[in-house]
Amino acid sequence: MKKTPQRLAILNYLKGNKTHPSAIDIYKAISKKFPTMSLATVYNALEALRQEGLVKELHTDPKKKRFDPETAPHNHAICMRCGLMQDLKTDLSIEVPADIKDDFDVKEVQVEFYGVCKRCRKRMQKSESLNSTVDPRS
Amino acid sequence: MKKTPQRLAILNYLKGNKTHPSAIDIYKAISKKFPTMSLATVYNALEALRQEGLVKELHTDPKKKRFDPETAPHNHAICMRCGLMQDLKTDLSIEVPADIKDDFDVKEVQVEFYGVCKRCRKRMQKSESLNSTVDPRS
DNA sequence: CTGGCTGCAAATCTTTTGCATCCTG
DNA sequence: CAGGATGCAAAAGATTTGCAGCCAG
Repeated sequence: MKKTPQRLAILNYLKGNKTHPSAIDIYKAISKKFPTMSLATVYNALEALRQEGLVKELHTDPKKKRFDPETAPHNHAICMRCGLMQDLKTDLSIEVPADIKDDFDVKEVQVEFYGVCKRCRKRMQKSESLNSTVDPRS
Repeated sequence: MKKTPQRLAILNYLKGNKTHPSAIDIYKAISKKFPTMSLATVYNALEALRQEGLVKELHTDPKKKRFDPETAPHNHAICMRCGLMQDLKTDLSIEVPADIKDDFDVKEVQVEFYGVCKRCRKRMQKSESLNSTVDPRS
């Protein structure tokens, strides 16, 4: 991967950043100093950095909403390839760490297991083309 | 809360639904049978249903991306009020439940603690207006 | 009559895509 | 020169908002 000025700027902005910004957040912040920076470049660069393992993608966003008729707390298995989200029945009793008990009034704990689902594993064995994303329904 | 046909249709669609649909997904599905249903109504209705505790909102979406320079697995405390996402240092060793070991090849486990942050607790004590959402930076 | 809910449309925000251009090796 | 990266613009998708009309209490 080429270390272009844009990619370095993004890495530099993320370094030590604790705010878990979205692509837009990053774009807004950087375009102040690099007015020529393009939003598409931010998305491209982040994808490149992710493939290099230099940044991590989170799929949790407090502003994003999906809905579930099951209102009791429960956990999920999430396929990193097709996005399938499967409810788990097993009850995991997680203890709230001491270091947040002071700062956070914890109401609920949710555990997510990221991996590859059975179906995608089969698909991957067949095609060996691991790159493309796939729809869980297809 | 009034049980309007639209709200019942949404509840009915969600009942037993394991796909964790987004608002748009719900709208698309229901508007086939209720062509007059409006998207804004779906958003409004879901918010009403949530307040009644009839549906649960999830803030995990495999398609949604936020970025983190910390590439090692780690957990988060998330404020339900302002959306603040705080990294946790404590290492929780979670065991993968037996019932998914067959179906999922688990690569990573992520735990999220949902609650109210210190700052919002103070804000709530002052104003007692618990309804509105707030920006973490304000 | 009043308030809450709906439908519609517009505005806003986010993400993806196509394409021309520009470096760099 | 060839390939990858960028910038720009448009398209597509998701969410919010304003407003008028409707219905039930």
